Amino acid sequence: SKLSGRTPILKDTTHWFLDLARYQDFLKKWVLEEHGDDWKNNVLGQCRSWLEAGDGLQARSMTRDLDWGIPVPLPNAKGKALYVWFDAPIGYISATKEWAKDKGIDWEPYWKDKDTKLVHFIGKDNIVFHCIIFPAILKTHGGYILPDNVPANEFLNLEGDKISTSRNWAVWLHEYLEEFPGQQDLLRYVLTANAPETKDNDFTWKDFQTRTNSELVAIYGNFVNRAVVLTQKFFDGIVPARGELRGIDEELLQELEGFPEKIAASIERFRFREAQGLMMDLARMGNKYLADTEPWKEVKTDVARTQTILNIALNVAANLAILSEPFLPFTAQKLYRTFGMTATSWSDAGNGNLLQANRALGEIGLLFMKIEDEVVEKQIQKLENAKKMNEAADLPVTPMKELITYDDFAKLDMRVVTVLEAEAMPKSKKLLKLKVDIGLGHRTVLSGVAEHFDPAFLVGKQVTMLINLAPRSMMGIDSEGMILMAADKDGKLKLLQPHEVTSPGSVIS
RNA sequence: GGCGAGGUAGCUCAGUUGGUUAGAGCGCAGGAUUCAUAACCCUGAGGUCGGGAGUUCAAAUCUCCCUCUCGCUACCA
Repeated sequence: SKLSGRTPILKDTTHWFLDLARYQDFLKKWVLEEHGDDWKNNVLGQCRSWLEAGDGLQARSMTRDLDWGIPVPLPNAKGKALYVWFDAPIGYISATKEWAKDKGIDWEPYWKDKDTKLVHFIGKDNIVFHCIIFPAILKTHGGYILPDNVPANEFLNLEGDKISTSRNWAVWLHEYLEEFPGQQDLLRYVLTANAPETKDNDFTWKDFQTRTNSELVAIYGNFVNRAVVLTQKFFDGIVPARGELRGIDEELLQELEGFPEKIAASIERFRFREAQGLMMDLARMGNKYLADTEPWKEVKTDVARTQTILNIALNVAANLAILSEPFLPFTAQKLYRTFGMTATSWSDAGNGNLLQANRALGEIGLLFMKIEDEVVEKQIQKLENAKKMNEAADLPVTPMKELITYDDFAKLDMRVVTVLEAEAMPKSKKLLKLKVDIGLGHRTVLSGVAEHFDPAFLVGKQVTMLINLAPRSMMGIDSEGMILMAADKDGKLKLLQPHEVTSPGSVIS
């Protein structure tokens, strides 16, 4: 054992097994045939390795000898707890019941109605439990629907290292919300953009900054801001009427029409990165439209044309609000307020006439604030601090020695001593020959610290020493005591010194 | 050890059943512009598609071997 250093002992025990072999045929058909086309590669691969390899599924123990966890609710099951992957998914059902009870609604359709789609969003390490074991349990019980899809993601790392809450290598949501008030959408955006949908990915604060500044601020925020600010400047914040359309207007409106379906299709396939990217493409098109039509120039010569341009730009922005709601819900709400849009739904999107003329726009602040370097550095520093704490905590713990009495301790005569001279021992890599003042006179000590300290560094230093250790001869010289040292986890030695200079011979007790 | 998923431009990723000079966003360089949080818009550079061998008229894509990363693991394949 890493903790106690003891050798494991073999014990007899009794356990309850889930006879997975009985479900082999059913699972094989259900997973590989019925979902062979719509489940992800990594998920199918993992299932195949269980279903098709060797003799197929084997009975698996569903209980453990533990004094914590969910007790096995059977007679003669004292000291037995349910295996976590037996009870955890059942917890999903319990949670649904609780949730439904609070809302005063019926929980059963959520788990039993054939039209309900059960989707497990999990990490790759949990694939087998959600695709093999839990479905086998549901099937055994009967009456429950099975997962419709299990779009397992790979892993998201943090600044190059595996995320770990116990090691505090994490971005804690409650801390994020305090340190980035009102900026929930930034984190949502970056996590979606970087989601490990096909392979492991890395969350870095630098990337968080780049995506915020050059995508959310520069593309999305900028476009919406331009459309609104231009309208405020030229038309007192009133949505202008649309006149005759030109080719460039019609092309934009026509492309807009296709967006809801494209984005929805990506979402349905659980390709959230792609879906979010499409949403951003609409913002890009908005920026390009303004650059191409140049309403700030047009207004000087053709006000009617300017009105048309801004009407369209505002309508694209209003559509963007709806289309971005799945990814940027807080931002979408802000835009709904600015545009005076109420009771919006996805099916409204694609319509180039969401905002009628003469409607007054509400105030719009900056949707996203730029993230400055200092902010990012502070977050990185925080993680580096966590890493240092971890390193300190990772000291291999030397097991405690057996108890001793005070009399045993009192036999040791430890003193603070002053190093008077120090020199390397000839022909020795490790030994230094020290002359020390122990208060009772001078002593010669051989100390195995030559690889850690320069002789000159030690001269004049006060250190701690066991002075009544029987003399021992090393390399022809008697060592009359032992200098005390602390060894860190790398075996590096540190001097033990009084916190301020004291008289040589001070007794340690 | 076994099995699974990955390895494509500096970074994050697309590449549908093998088919013209391998794509996108960000970053970088140059240009243009000034309505906008010096943001937007245009142009461009940059890749022997992890390495090797094979199949084919044709391979990022198919086959075999090797290698690196992550996950699962039941003395199983």
